[in-house]
Amino acid sequence: MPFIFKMEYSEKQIQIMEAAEKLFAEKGFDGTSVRDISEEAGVNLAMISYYFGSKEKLMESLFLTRGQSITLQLESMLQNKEMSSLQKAYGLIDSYMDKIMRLQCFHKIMSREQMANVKGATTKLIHQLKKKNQELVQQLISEGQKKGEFRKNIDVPLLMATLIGTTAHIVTTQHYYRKLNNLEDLSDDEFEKQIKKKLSNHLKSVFKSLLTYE
Amino acid sequence: MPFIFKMEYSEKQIQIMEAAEKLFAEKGFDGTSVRDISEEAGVNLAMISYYFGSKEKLMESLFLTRGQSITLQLESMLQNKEMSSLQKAYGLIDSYMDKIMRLQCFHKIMSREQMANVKGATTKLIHQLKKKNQELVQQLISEGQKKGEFRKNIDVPLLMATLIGTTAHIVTTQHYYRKLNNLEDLSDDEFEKQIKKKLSNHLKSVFKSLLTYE
Amino acid sequence: MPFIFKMEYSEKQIQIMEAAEKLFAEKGFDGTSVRDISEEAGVNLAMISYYFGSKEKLMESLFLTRGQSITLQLESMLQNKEMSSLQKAYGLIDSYMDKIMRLQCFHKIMSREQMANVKGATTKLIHQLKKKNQELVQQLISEGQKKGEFRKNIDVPLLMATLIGTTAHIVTTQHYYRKLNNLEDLSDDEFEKQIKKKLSNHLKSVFKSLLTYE
Amino acid sequence: MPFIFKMEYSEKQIQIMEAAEKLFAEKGFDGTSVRDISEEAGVNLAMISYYFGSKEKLMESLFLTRGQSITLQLESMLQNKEMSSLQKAYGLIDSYMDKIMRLQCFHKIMSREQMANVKGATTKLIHQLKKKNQELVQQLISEGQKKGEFRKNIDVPLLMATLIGTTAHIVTTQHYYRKLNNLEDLSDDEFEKQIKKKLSNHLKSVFKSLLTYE
DNA sequence: AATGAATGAGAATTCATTCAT
DNA sequence: TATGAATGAATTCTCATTCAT
Repeated sequence: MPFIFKMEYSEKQIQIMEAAEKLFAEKGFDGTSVRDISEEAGVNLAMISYYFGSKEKLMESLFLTRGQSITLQLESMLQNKEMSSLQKAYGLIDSYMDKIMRLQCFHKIMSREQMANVKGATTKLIHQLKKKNQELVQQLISEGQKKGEFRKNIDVPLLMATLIGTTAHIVTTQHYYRKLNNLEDLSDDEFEKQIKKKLSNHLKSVFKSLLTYE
Repeated sequence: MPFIFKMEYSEKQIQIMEAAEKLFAEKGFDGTSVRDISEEAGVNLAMISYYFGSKEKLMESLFLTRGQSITLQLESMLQNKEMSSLQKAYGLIDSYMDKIMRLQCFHKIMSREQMANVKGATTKLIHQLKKKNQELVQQLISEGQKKGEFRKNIDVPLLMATLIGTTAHIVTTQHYYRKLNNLEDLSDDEFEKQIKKKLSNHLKSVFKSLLTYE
Repeated sequence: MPFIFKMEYSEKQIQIMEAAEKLFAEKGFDGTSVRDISEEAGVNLAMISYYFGSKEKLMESLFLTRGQSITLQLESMLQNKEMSSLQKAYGLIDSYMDKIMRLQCFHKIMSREQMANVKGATTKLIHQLKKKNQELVQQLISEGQKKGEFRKNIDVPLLMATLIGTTAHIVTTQHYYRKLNNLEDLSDDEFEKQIKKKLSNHLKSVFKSLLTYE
Repeated sequence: MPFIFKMEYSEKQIQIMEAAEKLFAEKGFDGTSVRDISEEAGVNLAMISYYFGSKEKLMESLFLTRGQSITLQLESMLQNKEMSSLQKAYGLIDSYMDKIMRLQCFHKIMSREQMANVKGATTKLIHQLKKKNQELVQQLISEGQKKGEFRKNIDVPLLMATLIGTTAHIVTTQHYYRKLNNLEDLSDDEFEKQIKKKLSNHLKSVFKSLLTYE
């Protein structure tokens, strides 16, 4: 039986996970049937249970795979002695936005999952992820404060809520954003490029005013 | 025929809508069965189809009812000659937060719906709502600019994304927020009071830096 | 929801249970699909889950209903002062055979279930039933011994195994019995009448030799 | 093509048949999946179809193999001039019990199969087996009658039903038997030894009274 | 000879809705 | 108006078997 704990995925399995990711993002977990997934992935219906055991376990596999790549990897940056703390904060913004933009679908799925307040298979993973990220950002902020670059009274959770919430809102509602701002003719790539730049500048400006003395 | 166009709802209907609101928020539209709703509402299973026609029409009714109360009502404030534009912006923040906090469930539902990029029954309503709100805020900003209070280069959509996204993120992930920041012992009301105050100050500070010259 | 604990069954429910009883007896629990049952009962497929919750719960309901009527009701006979102990033993034989013949299908189901040595939903009920019956028979035997009618060294479990096993063997393999003894032309009723008489005499003869001094 | 007609079985095939025998006995044919068998046997899933063609053909192979060894081999005993007919009847009892005890699993399978009154692959084999056995026993009884040892009015089928039914009942319900008679602490072997002795004496006593004049 | 991968058919169950009253 | 009963369609998952190697 090919049920997987930690292993390389076969091409078929990756096809399935990518199809699932897309559909879960669009229609939600419950709104997506395994038949939908099998059709989107171009594989036999039974393969999904065969490979992943169940629809829920497929979701878990997805979370385990994507969850790893979405964690913030600030360690190296944090140890960089050349960068100012503000530069590092800017790095955080760009790094975070990069990840979200690249993993838009998975991000949508996670956003949905976060709303459920009954504990599901993903709850624990999301918690770990959030905790890890908050600690890293806290470290960054503390360093800036120690160096005298940053203000003393900084609410890290709210700071992160602003970073994550604003980005998430743009990403998850981009369809409306484009329609409302007459950007429907832009290609997806072009739009992404533009919005990334604007949003990056916007958030940097916000961060600067929240973190520094001037 | 009891299908409703625009009409007062009976007590039973309100019970159903409230039950649906709660469950849709928690588990999503597809994750909630009409049986779940009938049980939560304490009404007969067949009543839901009987009163609302279908599960989808129930969702629409919910949107029509709650959607109205969630639109920003800034008109009177905009015409107030006594308030500075910044004060009005602050009013906007508090007003928006008030609505979200009071209608948390419905807000979650809307957040979920916004992610779906296939057009559903709610798409149009959400679009109208967003459009209306953006226009009102644009008006507020333009007035501030005309009066010289506000900067010239203000990106209204991004400003709103910050307001909405940050608030939404706090509201939809409050469970994790509390766990991560050791606030699990607080009562829901107490937590809401605290977070509202903190978030209000936070957003006002952000808005001030984004909007004004100093 | 019409899930039942102890309640009168509707006509539909009885239809379903009777169809299930017949098919479980013929083809076994796993060899019978709910579709088979729905077709045999002439009801909609979904009705079975609707009424009984699941195929397994249907089996349980069947056991609870039939299990009651298959318990030996010897109480009144045991208290009869007019009958000799041997007469009572004969009464036991006829009473047991009556029940088995009348509930042949259920008896087959129980025979199958008894073979499974993993504990299922029916295990407990079967145990209780067997215990109760063994106690009653023990009582009957002890009484005969006290009165000096019966031998001292009587192995009650083996005695019952002979009664039950022999009857069960005839009932469950009657198809082969008839074929092997050229009784295929007899009507079911006629065959049952004949075999009941023969078996009754046979068992009475066996019991007499095992129980009494002569 | 590795499908077998009459042939020695390889080690793998024997593993499979033994696993199947155990599981069919416990859970029935339909309650056992080929995956269950492959796991129990420790062989590849596909090997079962590969070696036996299908699950059903595996069952047939099992019957052909085990069926041979379960037939009563009374021929030599019948020709023995030294033994009394009663001794031969006693020999029959011990011989039958030996076989059943040694092939408990297969016996359970056969018991289940006998209940099905739709003709399956095993029906014919079972019929032949039963016919052969009945003839042999009839011969034994007739001989005893001719010699004046046995009564005239002996119902051979009922006699066999008593032998087979009683033994089968003990074997197939031994789990309950032990629980009901506080023999759960005995090892399987010890229990088997005890029950065999007791049952043998019991049946011999019954046979004696049924067959002889005193 | 042996097997991992794959699959169509069918399993049980749940679903939203409708019917009969 | 209100509801218990009923149902067709769709759900997820498992099954025995076969294919490609």
